[in-house]
Amino acid sequence: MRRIAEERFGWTTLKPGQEEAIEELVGGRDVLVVMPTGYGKSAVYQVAAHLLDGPTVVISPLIALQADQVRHLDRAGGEGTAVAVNSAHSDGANARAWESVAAGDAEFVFLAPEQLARQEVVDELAALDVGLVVVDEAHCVSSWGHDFRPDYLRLGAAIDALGRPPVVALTATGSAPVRDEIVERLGLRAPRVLVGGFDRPNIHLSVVRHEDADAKRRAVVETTLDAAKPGLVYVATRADTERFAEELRQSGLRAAAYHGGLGARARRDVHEAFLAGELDVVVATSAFGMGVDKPDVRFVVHGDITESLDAYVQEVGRSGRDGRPASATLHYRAEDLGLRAFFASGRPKAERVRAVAAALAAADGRRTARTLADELDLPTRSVTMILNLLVEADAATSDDQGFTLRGPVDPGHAVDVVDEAVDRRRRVDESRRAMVRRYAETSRCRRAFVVEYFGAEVPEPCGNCDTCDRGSAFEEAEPEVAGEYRLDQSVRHREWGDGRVMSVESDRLTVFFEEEGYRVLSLEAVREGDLLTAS
DNA sequence: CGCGGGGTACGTATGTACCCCGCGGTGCTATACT
Repeated sequence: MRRIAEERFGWTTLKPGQEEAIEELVGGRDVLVVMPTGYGKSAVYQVAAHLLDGPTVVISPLIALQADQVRHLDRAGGEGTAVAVNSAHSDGANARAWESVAAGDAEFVFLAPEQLARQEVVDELAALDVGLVVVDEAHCVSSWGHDFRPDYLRLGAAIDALGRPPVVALTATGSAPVRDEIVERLGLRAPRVLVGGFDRPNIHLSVVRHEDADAKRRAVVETTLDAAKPGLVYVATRADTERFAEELRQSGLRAAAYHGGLGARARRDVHEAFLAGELDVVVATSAFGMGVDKPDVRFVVHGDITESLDAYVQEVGRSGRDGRPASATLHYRAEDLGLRAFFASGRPKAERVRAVAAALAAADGRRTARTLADELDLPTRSVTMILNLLVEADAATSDDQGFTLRGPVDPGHAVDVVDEAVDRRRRVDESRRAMVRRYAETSRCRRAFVVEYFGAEVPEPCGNCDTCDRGSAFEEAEPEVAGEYRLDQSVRHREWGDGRVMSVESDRLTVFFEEEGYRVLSLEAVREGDLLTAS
């Protein structure tokens, strides 16, 4: 392992966690690696691939990123070590890529999850005797699977079709509920979970609260002008990226806007200019992120709050990768959570649910979302969402051929179970917003709050965040244990079922319940009502 | 859920208050056209 790391990649040492992960994979065990970008998650699969027979399949969400990874592997291992198969390449180029993998010339094949929905691709892979499956940015399984990029939900079945070689899931957002969903969706078998690297002491965390929207806008501009460059400004809407970028340009900064609505060419130009040091600031929506591996980002300013603390930590973590001081400032208004609520508020219309359930019941075999959408003349996106909710409610099953009902399902009943599934997911989404809201509003040490959220511990107060600067973090020393409850403990609530303790304060507990999401419980009420039992 | 734009009522100055409506994030792939 060490020889391959040094000879092929030039790494003389492996970091804590990397070595264990490689050993487990080579021993045939599934692994979930939860580490920030830049810590070296890729090294794990790159070294393990050379120790396992058969090619390595890397599932990665962004085609633009795949090209970078292929280039990197080719530099280390020689031209043709890695190939990518996707719609950006010609049929001929894709065919040659498959041939070179089959011939054993290429060790790595990069695919977007959508590729694994194609039967030809699964057939190609099944014939190859794949030695290792890598799911990069695995949190997308949880956050993008349900309707946005539904093929993420089918990765587990696709891995089954390959005969279940060892699987390594890589992610940088690892709160306990997200980890659990990754393990479940990918069907990981008793995986070794390796968490590390979330404590980023060089990033100074702060939150500025606002009541007035205009005052917040001005403050975002001022914070950005004052900060050491280069840096990132994250806002919630595309229009705001353009407005802020323009305003910053007029103040003399080299600033560019970035969002998903720009053309591929414009996006690449901004990305490359930022990496090359030709821009002081990129003002972006959440579209700008994966693949932004620039060591000297000095600040991240948020003009709007994110949908979750996971997303916030991910975006903030793009600063200070060189270990030198960096700053993260969140400009927070409680009202901004309304937009996040809107983004999470989709609910399929009852008549559509009825139509999909009826069509599925009448079908002679499996139906794909696309065929059903055509038959019923409904948007594919809406049909996909309904089908995934039926699966989530155990009323239907899906595989790479499509969807079938589990048994006779009355369309009226289908509406009810879909409604319940939506309610469940909404409670979880809502609780994720509540958690990032608590981060914004806490008077405790912010770094301790974040690190605890990821299931680790840090001696608090940290001395490098706004609450420490102000002193409020010192006022109440928060215990790691409250009575009989401790961090990360599994518990069971009378009404809300199984959950896990996410944070412990002197008078309250925050628990993540599988069915309800995050709940803050008064310790006194828990004791008096005997609400929680250890499980 | 909250914001901003456009229209209207009020009732007589050329503004102010209010209501209604539309809008808002993340990417892949196949296909048609230049």
